Amino acid sequence: MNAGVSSARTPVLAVSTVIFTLRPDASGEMRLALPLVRRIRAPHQGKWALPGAPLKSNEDLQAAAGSALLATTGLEPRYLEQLYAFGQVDRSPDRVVSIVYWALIGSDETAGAIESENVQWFFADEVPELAFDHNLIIEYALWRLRSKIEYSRVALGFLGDTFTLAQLREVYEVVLGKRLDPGNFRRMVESANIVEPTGERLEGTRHRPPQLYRYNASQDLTDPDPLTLRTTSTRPNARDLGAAS
Amino acid sequence: MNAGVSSARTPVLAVSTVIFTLRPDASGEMRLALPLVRRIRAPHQGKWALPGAPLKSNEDLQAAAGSALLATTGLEPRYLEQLYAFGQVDRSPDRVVSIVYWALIGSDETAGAIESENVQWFFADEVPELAFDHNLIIEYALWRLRSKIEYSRVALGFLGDTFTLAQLREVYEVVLGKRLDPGNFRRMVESANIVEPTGERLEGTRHRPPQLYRYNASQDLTDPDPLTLRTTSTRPNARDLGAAS
DNA sequence: CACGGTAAAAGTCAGAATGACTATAAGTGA
DNA sequence: TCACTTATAGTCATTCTGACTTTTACCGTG
Repeated sequence: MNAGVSSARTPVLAVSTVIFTLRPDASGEMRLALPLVRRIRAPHQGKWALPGAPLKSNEDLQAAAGSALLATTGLEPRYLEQLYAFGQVDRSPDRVVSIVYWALIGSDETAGAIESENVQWFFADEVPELAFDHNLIIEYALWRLRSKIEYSRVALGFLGDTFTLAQLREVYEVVLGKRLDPGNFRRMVESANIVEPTGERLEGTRHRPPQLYRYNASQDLTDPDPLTLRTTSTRPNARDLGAAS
Repeated sequence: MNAGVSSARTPVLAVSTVIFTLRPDASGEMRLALPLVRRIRAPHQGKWALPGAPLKSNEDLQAAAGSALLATTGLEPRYLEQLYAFGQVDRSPDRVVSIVYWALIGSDETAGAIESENVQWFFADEVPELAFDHNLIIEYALWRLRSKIEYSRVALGFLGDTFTLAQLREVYEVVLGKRLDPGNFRRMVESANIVEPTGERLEGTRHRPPQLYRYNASQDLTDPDPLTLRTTSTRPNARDLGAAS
């Protein structure tokens, strides 16, 4: 059961990516959106699906997800995190195990994105019926995003290098689907120490100019991918794995 | 790049499981422990490794993890959760992507476990140098266990059907590595409503007999595997996926 | 150049949750 | 009956949270 078996009988590996951004709808409201690509071959030919590709044997999982995403959508997020490995036997006519990543990207970073008849943005609550189990995957990615935004700094993935607290708050509001008190939000953000003021202010507003903030890289409390465990301060004992010591 | 390619060039899929239990050390202290199996073939022949097996094409991932675990260790946990998919190109001489599950099991449920020269229990903080990247995997599983025990009811995975609050507290103490105040712990557990008294008391203690508790199945607030999303009440909109509606 | 509108930023306050601690109850073995 | 042990209940000060008010600083308009 090891060598020379036809690859048809052995499970095939693919990688896909769910990548969210914030974009305004017709009425100007910001909403969660993600790109989908149309399948150009069977199975599920013509249906929309997540961007992805089969895994090549010389590529790391995350690199494969990133380059498949770039090739099909033109998007290049700074941050890509593993979501889940989907491997139900019946999720595809052939046996395909999909390792799915998820990412966030700022609205302005979607400028160079490919958009065509076969690559389009959909609002997260208006996703059509997709190929395979991709609707389920998106549901799960949304759940992860919503639960993770509360205890980590993923929200910054939607923003550029500098931003105002109002912009950061809007991200939370859109993701969580509820309004937040500006004062309490400020207090929370400041005590969590996840951002720091740049000293600059945003000009050209019709009112008092807000302070600009940037990501505070000094300590990162996000739960890490296991592959980055070795560099994270959250884990006290890096022990034998890799590095010196 | 699709049909008839030798399976040697295409990534191979395997499943492994990290399964923790609590067992007393020489001095009687409870400590986290997990079973490892000795590799009987190259690569890394003779080294200890996580129990696992190659994925068969007609098996779901979780079922594969469960049956590999049962076959090599004799253990059958009630609960098995996906941990992470490890797929670095250089983690093995051949290209192997491992989908790793993790589980907990009660001390008394480890009775029927296989133990031999090639299958043994190790304390979590005394794991030797393992094959492949399995040390890293265990580190990560430990991190997950510790962070998850605080906001979910995974602790119950270490216990039997009924238990006292002192036993439940001990699980927390061992996993978190610190002592907890009995009164405050009781208050926390009771307000969280995760367990309910059976009405029975544990007899034969040398002191006041403690109330026995059981798991309160009425509401489950654990974050779900995506595959169980459809049945979970945490997600409001089950939408199209599966089921009636 | 005062004025009204707007959002930033700071401050207030009551109730909930948390950690440290004390007191009492109910068993056992001696 | 007593000494001992742990279950269980209760207290109290501190911190955290959500709802709300006040003040500040800019804009555009008349």
